[in-house]
Amino acid sequence: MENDIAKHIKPLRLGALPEDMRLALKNAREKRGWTQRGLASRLGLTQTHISGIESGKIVPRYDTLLELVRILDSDLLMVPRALVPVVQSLIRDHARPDQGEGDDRSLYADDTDEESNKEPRDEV
Amino acid sequence: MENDIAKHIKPLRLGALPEDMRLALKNAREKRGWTQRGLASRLGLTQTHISGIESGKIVPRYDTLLELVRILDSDLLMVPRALVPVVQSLIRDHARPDQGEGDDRSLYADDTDEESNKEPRDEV
DNA sequence: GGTGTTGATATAGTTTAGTATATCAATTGG
DNA sequence: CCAATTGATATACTAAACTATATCAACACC
Repeated sequence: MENDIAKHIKPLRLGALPEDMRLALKNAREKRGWTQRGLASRLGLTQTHISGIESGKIVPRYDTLLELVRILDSDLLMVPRALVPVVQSLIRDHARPDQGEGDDRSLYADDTDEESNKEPRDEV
Repeated sequence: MENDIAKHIKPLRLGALPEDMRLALKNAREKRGWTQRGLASRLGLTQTHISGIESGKIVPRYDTLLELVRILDSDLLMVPRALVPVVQSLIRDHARPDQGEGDDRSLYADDTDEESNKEPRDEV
């Protein structure tokens, strides 16, 4: 039987962004009425690339993800473990200030900031 | 003269982690009494690599940075812009609960969690 | 039906993260 | 003084992000 199970047993590295984050990115983009092509050109990236990131085919570099996240009006912060739950609560509250204040819902909360930033007149 | 100035004018991408973050990572590592080699072997990385990241020679992938940050008892969170200042304050307060509660100090606060995880007896 | 847009995917190429190994200056400690 | 440790750095290689281009199914909309 050759016992081929897990040939190298190495790729313990994600292989894709966590689904939560991917959805948050996608939602934030769509909420702004941007297409993958539109977002890509704003950042000087390719549609292929954005698609790969959103659909979990690749895991971007830190700088790439940071640009992505920032153009979508968020940021990437390094938070001490002890504070993570609190910060996550803050984020969820910010997203839907109506819902009950639980503690482990879906995370990342797709940024309901209600600002119609249409018009991709940016060009680079 | 050929006008060679800025051949492609392209590399608008960081080229290194923000210094704040690099220092935070380095401090967190040292606070634990770990060497670059120790940390590297815990993560299955190389000392060369860690050195490159800490000294700003390279910008890691998201997954790599996440592992790094996590083994140092922090996490990487996607935070809506509107919440960034609040979260940063929380982080600073957590780091030094004595200092005055200003709003724009040095950021990232090198995780003063006071846990002596010494013992780098890892070898490889 | 036809035209256009959107997101996914294929192929082929470039760039850079990441490996493996080794060396070296600056420490530190016996 | 010598030996060991630490962080940086050099070289050569591999893996994966990222580009450029093009195609295609699904969906709209006229």
